[in-house]
Amino acid sequence: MDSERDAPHPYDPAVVEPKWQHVWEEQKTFRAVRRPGHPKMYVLDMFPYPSGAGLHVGHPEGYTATDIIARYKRMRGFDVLHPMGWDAFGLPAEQYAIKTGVHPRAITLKNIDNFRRQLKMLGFSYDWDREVDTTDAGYVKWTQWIFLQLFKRGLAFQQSDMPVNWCPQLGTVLANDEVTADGRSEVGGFPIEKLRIRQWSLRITQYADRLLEGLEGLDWPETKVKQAHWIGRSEGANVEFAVDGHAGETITVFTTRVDTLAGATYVVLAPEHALAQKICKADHVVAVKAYADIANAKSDIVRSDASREKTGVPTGSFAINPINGDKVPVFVADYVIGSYGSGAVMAVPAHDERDHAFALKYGLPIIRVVDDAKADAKVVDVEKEAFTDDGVASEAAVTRSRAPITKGMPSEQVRRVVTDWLASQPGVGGKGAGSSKITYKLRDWVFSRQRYWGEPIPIFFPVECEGDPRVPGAPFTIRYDQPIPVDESELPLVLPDLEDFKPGTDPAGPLARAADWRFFQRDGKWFARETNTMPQWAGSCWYYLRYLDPKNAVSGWTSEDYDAWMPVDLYVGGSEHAVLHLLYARFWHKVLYDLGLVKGDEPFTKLVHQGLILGTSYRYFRALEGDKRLLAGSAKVLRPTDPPSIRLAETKELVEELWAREDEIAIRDNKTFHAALGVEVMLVAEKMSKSRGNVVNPDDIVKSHGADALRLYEMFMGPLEAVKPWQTSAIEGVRRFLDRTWNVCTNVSDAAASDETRRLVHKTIEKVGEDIEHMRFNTAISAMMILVRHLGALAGGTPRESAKALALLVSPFAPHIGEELWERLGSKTLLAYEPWPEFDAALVKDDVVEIGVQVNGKARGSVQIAVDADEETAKAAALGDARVRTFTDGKTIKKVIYVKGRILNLIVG
RNA sequence: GCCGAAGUGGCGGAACGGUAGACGCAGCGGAUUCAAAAUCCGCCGUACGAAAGUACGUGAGGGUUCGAGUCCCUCCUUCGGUACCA
Repeated sequence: MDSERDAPHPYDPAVVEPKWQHVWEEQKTFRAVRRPGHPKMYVLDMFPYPSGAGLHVGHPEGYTATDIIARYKRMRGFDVLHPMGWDAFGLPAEQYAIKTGVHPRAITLKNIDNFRRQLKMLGFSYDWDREVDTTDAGYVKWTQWIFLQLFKRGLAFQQSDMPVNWCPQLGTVLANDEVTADGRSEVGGFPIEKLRIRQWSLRITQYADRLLEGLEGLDWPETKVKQAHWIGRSEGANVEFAVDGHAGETITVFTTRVDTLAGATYVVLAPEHALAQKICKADHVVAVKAYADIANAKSDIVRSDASREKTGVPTGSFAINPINGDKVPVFVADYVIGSYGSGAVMAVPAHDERDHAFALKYGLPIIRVVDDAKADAKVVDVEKEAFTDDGVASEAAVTRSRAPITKGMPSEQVRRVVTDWLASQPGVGGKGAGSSKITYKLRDWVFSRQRYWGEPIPIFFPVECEGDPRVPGAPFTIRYDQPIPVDESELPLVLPDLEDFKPGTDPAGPLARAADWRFFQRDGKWFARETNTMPQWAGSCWYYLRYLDPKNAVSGWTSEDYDAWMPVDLYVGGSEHAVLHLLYARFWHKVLYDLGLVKGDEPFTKLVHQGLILGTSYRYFRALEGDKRLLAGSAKVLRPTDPPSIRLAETKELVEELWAREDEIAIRDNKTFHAALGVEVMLVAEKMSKSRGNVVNPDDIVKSHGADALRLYEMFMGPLEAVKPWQTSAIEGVRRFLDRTWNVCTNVSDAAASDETRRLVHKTIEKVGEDIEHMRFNTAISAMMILVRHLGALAGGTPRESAKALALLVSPFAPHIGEELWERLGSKTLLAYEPWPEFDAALVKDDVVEIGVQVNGKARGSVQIAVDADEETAKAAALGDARVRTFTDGKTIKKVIYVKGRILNLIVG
């Protein structure tokens, strides 16, 4: 063996990285301690669900970003709280348990061990003493305790006959938020149907306004818009339509366009509306019933397809439009949703697209009551299409209305006038014929799951029975109408062990089978525990509070700790949680605030979503007909209804998609080819998936390139928030940077740095610091690359001071190599709390700069010039440039624009 | 349809309204080597040109400006979210 040839690489992350991880762990380097007089920083990651698959490359993206901030802020003298934990209740563990018979707890603990190992391998500076696990009894205790506070305030309540999203495959109810737009479960993608069962709900609607208003002060991205949209506040009016011939019955409709009331020519009820059957004329009952049955069988999803043709049936009854006394027909149609507003609408075909489509189909009158206020607008023919904008009251609006509307009155004003007038009218029951009303799209949060692996709901009920209800077959009745909270001293209420975790057919859930756990006797009476469990979101609603004092058995957190660390200063996680977790957590926090248990009413001051990391694969095709030859990859393919029948857009050829991996391709003449097959391929970036073979495993990358290289690469790929494709070849670049950094810092000299070197070091200090503050990690890394190139080119080694500065700068990004170099540069103490280097403002500012010279706005050269040179000097210097002169010679300079240190623009003519 | 984000070399991406393409990947050329790997140096938007250079160039079209990738208007495309919500 030739020892020189096989000489070990001087920088070996496999040695350096475990060494420092061990030191940090031994010394508890990152234990969060609050010192008086120091600023604080609470840097929070969205904690992961510990899946069996382990970390994917998306996790380290956000975690590295927060780690850079945490490490940087420590060096800046901040007390930093940077914790990690596990959101460990959830369906995957339970489903794995059902398949294998292994207890979900065992699976969960194993997965947590693997996640912890992987996170430690990446060198994140978490305070591991604060690790939390939402499934731990010491944690569940406080989740249940918060539930009891909600229950005592009337914010947790039961609904006995609630239409819920029932997923037969999962055997559970899902919240609206857990159902995808196309009517499938978010977990598993199974179809959902409507079922009416008893459910626990949380009254989040009571907080709708505050959840909306609270968004204003938050430093959050577009997520705020999404939450606002989800809450869906809309201002309008309820209007009472008396039913002709049914004394005392009124149909309440909700509208945001009460200004169009005079144009209402019919009324529509949702099929499930209570009055639909009641007011129906005898000869219409059968048809209405049949229509409602069909509509109920359709899922919300099918019903909510707006492009579907409008259908409906008449009830034969008429309602009276309060503004003019007109009798208008009442229909039942499934384009009206029972659960929004009042489940009934007034139909104004002239000014609403859905009503227009329906009116055309059933030949109902269309009456224009709003004219376009814009004089130059082309006039919309309301017989042909609806005019949906605000405008001014039309002639018909005046003549068809008893309310004091005048022609030309703006819609906004008409709404106020009509609402006031309706309120003054005697309505049914003397309450007025209408009033202003605010509705929300936000619904109460269905909070129970018919599942095993979740927090038991700490409630029990009296049981009516003869003898022992635990005896199989014994009759009993549970009085669900008399819920009793478990005494706080009895918390946590832990899950019983089960042999079989399957949901089964009993909507009470698998816990109903644990009879010894479910039923208990007190003072000779039998009681039954609630057998539903909480949804997965429960644990993540307050985990940021538990980190404050994770082992406290007496309270969930303390106000001292709250004052010390809260609110969360920076929260980083995926945008998929924009409306679910982030809305629920804000809701709980506001409840806790009202209870005086926390001080601020918003938990997360600044929020950042890291962008998705896509996998890279290369597409080509094989013809499925004829010679089955290989075809070049193309973006233009037709994907008709039938998935396998992909055709090329140009030739209409039937093809099969094939995928090459990054390591199988070669590049010639700026085109990508499959190296072995020679066929041209096209780069496609999409979500990593096993079927594409483009999944990247962090363990492999750490093995091949090191944790520091992985961290650095993920930060160098592009802006944190951007969606970015993974390219393994590009890691080589940051790995080379680390090698060079190593070489530069292990080849030092004690000679003083040159002026040029010192200037560059200080500029880099300034740039990297600013970029970290703004979370522009990619450009910070590029600045350090420039510095390393410069230092590497110096004859006689790197000045020691420059090398030390570099080690400090690189350390938040690549902490292992940072510590190692810091030690090798002669330090006896850890780098982690070393002060961030200060830059010298005088060195950062250049005396002489190169500025661009333009002639008539076009770049024609550049000149070296003192940074504060006056215009005359700059002009003279520019005219000293031969190339510039070729554009100015023989012409007069009519104007000079000079921006010091930036640009000189000569306008000639 | 509506809301949000974004369109810049072969690729990832840089650019306080001021010399577009920093930094990196890939590619090409060179040094080193017996050779290779690694490393180091150089080149690297398009067209014309031997070169100097000139023209063009940030999705399309218009506008504001001494000057526009950046600001304004219209449109196209992609991605994310969302929808009979009255």
